[in-house]
Amino acid sequence: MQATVGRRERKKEATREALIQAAYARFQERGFDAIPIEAIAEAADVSRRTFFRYFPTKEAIVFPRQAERLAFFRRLLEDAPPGMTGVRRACMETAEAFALAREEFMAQGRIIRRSHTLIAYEASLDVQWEDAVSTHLSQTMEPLQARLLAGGIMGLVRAVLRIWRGGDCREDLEALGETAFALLIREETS
Amino acid sequence: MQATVGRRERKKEATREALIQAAYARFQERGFDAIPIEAIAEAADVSRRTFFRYFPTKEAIVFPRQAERLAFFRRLLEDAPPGMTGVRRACMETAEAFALAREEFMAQGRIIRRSHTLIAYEASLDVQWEDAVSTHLSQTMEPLQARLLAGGIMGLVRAVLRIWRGGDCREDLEALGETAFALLIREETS
DNA sequence: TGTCATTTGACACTGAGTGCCAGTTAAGAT
DNA sequence: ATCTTAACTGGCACTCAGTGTCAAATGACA
Repeated sequence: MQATVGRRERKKEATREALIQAAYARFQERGFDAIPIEAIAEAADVSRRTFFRYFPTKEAIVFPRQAERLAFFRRLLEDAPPGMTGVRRACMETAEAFALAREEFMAQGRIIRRSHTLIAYEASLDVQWEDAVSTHLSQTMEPLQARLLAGGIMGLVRAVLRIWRGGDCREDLEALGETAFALLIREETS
Repeated sequence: MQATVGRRERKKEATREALIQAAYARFQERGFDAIPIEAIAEAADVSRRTFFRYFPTKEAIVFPRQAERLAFFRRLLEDAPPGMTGVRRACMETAEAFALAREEFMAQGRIIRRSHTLIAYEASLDVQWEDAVSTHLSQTMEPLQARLLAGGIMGLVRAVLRIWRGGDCREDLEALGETAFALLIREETS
């Protein structure tokens, strides 16, 4: 059933994973800014140059699942009903997935918190999520309204995640999400 | 009436202004990433080392009025009525001020748009504005609600400004602002 | 086994940001 | 006006992120 995966691809995956593990262990302990890429590459037994063949920047390795998560969210949106209702559902299902990866999420949070660079980088990633939401909403409302609403929603989502991480991810993420969505009105029915 | 301003302070101000002018002129023409600090410093007739005594990073010089604007917004919030009403008013008054500085705002936008680094940096600046809003709202509602609502509001504000800049700041910023705030509900009256 | 495409390491280079110190310049007192 | 002191500046050396280039190594496949 599984497509043949050659040694080459397996090694690449292994290297990638080794880099991530090495990076996370060191970032957790001494902070993102204190660890040079050289140290990570060495620990994963590759050259510094090779690091940059796996990750475009030092920041990127802190968000290794970013692409998959965004794709997952996009798929949820496609399968969801149009309008705010669908966005809400997709967000809540994503929240479920995040809650399952609680440990991973916390580790990431601890690293991000201590680095201005990472805080900025993370914020810039949100733009893509906001675009996805905006696109979905555009099906059932004016593009302007859709963009505004998407901005508001993502602002709420950011706040929810910050609060969740701030409390070491102990609170109920889905309850937080519900509270947040309760602050929004008006489901436009086109 | 004016406090005595010595030659030293005047020179500092002049150097700062020269750096900003030199930077903006070059960033506009060739983009943020293409201009090394060396070129800016040279144009302002100071050493590269001195540039960093005026701005902590290359990004910072693109937002030279950031501190003043935030302080201005904070003052507006203090003088405004509590709750959402006050936030709304402070935002709308800030929008007025931004509309007056239209040219400056557009120039900044053109520069930011083309640089991932700057997009990320700008996003990270918003956190302080969100904190200010959150603090204001905390006077009249639960801290959790306040943080969430502040997140939503700043999400809307970001979207408004992006849309405004996207249309080369030709649209009516205040009307956009009104539309945005119309998407929020529930003024909590403690 | 041999050929070919992919991956890697090594090296060199640009540019951001920082620490340090010595030289310059303005402020303020006598 | 001159001296002393504190602030500001330039120059240098250094670390580290990120990129281009090329030759060597390695897996895919016939």
